[in-house]
Amino acid sequence: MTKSETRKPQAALPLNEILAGDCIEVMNGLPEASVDLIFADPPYNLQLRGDLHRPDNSKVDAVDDAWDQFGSFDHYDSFTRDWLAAAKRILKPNGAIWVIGSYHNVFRLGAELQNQGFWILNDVVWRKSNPMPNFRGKRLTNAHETLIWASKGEGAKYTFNYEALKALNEGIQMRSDWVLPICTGNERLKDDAGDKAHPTQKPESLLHRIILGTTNAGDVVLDPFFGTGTTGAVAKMLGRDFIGIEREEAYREAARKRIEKVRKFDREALEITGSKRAEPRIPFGQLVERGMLRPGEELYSIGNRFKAKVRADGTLVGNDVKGSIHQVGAHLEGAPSCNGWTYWHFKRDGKMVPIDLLRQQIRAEMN
Amino acid sequence: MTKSETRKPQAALPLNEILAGDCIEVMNGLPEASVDLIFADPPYNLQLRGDLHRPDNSKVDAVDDAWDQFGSFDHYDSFTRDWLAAAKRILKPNGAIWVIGSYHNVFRLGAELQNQGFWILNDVVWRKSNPMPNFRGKRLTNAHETLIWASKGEGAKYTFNYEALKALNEGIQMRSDWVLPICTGNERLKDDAGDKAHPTQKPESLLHRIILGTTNAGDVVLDPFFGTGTTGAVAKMLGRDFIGIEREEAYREAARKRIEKVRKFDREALEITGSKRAEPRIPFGQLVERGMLRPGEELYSIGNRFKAKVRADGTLVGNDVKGSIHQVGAHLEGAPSCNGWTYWHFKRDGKMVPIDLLRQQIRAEMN
DNA sequence: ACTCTCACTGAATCAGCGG
DNA sequence: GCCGCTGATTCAGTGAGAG
Repeated sequence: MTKSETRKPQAALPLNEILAGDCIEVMNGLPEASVDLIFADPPYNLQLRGDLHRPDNSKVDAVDDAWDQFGSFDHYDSFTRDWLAAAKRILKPNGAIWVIGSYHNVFRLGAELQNQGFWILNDVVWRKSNPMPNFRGKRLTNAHETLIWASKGEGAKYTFNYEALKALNEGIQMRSDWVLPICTGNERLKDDAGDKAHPTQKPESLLHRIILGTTNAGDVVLDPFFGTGTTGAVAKMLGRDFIGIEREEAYREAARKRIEKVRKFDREALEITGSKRAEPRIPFGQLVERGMLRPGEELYSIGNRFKAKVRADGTLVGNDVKGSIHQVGAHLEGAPSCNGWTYWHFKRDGKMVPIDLLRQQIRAEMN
Repeated sequence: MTKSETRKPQAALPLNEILAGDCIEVMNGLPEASVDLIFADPPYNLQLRGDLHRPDNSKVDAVDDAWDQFGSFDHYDSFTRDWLAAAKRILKPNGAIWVIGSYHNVFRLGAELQNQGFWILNDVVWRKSNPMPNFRGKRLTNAHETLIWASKGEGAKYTFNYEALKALNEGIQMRSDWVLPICTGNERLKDDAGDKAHPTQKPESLLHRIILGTTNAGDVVLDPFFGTGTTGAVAKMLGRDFIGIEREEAYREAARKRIEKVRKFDREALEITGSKRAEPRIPFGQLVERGMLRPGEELYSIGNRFKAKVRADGTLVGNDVKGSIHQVGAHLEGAPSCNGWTYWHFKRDGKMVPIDLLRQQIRAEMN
């Protein structure tokens, strides 16, 4: 993400509100390139049954049958095309989108994302730990839904908090299959009659993982099919701004009440494990300037197979090759590249210590 | 399946052979409505850009074969349209098709299946127990592939051996997510040079589940992208007839040799699917995502000597030390290691409760 | 025979900054 | 936008060979 993106004033953007109306029209009224993440749980609503098929299926002419299906898929495809185009317009260049669906609609969604130039980063399987069983025993238990994570285009710099998700998974990198329960119990919103307020309320755990992993604090998360506002509730908890769009007043009202009650986590709790890439760059020459390593001193490769001599300008010379710690290491190993910081070691009290330790000392002093 | 279908003589059908040539042309030469099941593992159209190296600098052996190169989505879609149409023609009215793909191509596959009037019965997720990691930490580990199971049309009477799959799953209804290892070890075919004979050989366990669950003994299973013949090998084991179609002579030859060695009802081979069940690993972060513990909440050590605060990414911070529940516990105790699950406690109704209790709740839900 | 270590591998759309 | 340099980055499993 570039600085100009985050700092651009967005007075016209209605933050932390639930907008009423059709999502395509509402999105078209928002400024372009203004949101960081879109999460969309569009309706399935294929309406293939009843209207389009005669009662006696076997007698329907095959061509007519195919035409009917084309017709109905066409309608859904055109709806998908329109809302995805509207979503793409309001997305920042380095923003991203998540969509969720089941086998009824997710193939249409994924194909249309690709057609519009979105670049798929992962498809993610939400593996439900407590799905509804298949009562008639005619198919496999439908125990998952599919999410697609895509950037605005190939080469875009999407946000991915790798280390935070790795931490969430106890130190092992997060996989594309997520085991999470469906939304039940106290989390499931009920209406005044005690019935579920929304038929497909998504669990907060799902949104927690998405928002934590693919946005930064302060980002704007938009949900064009807001429903009862899971996206807004989790965004608020995690210190992100949200924009919800929802047609039905009953859902908007339920979502408003729900989000009202949500408390933002405190600042320390929201601090996440960061990447080493974000740390300040320390040139190797600084270790020499500061006298942590003396010109002429010898460094030893990992495994002790090679050695090289430090020069006053912060380059190394080893085996008649001169260059940076990375270049000399790569050359000696015959490798395309080499991280000199972890490759080269110096001797202290007879032990081999990686030069990266000295860099860490400098970084610690800087804080 | 009707009796007339199974008993119709099919003299023209070349059973248990591997046919050479382009799969569309070959399928068009076969009699219509003549096969019971089609399993298709078409090219994925991966669109890889450059080389990829592991952290140890070794190069990843990527799928860069000519057969996986398509110029555009249009080109890929037209290829998909043609082979699916040819496949549909030779399928019996009550036959079914399985296709497999990754996010690169599976949305095109699924959409085109629907466009041609195939009726999707389930999408199935093959969750790999040992996928290749994401070496650069830029995305989620791509740990699954997607299969689609579809009948020839809505209302068709497909074959589904519900009880057999339930038995295979230790008495519990089979779900739409299958955890199976990728094809390695002795099962992976090697060429004379000792390299893998085919870049994308599928595991027999996957085909075992498909053929056992969705065909009857004596059925004809056709695979238009036969490769090194996993479909044929498993069909033979299970007493089904197969038809393979493959363009490359080297793959056909490897498949022929392989299938030659297979014996029908080889007990040992059938037991591949019976996998050992370990207790599922539950990362601490899941307790946070699921709202069982709130970011900012305090945990207390066993004996109440220390406390630490929960962060949104499932790490703890206590005494200025950040890290996993195990790391922070070990640091505070000055111990080399610590089981954070039994060490850390939260307060409920004034009592101290170990966080392990929450993990047990999650495990109970999963069974 | 058994254990331990090391090397290798798998359908992958896998970097970012400064000049 | 291009070029070149810096330096960040991996999980589960198999199998050969050493001890």
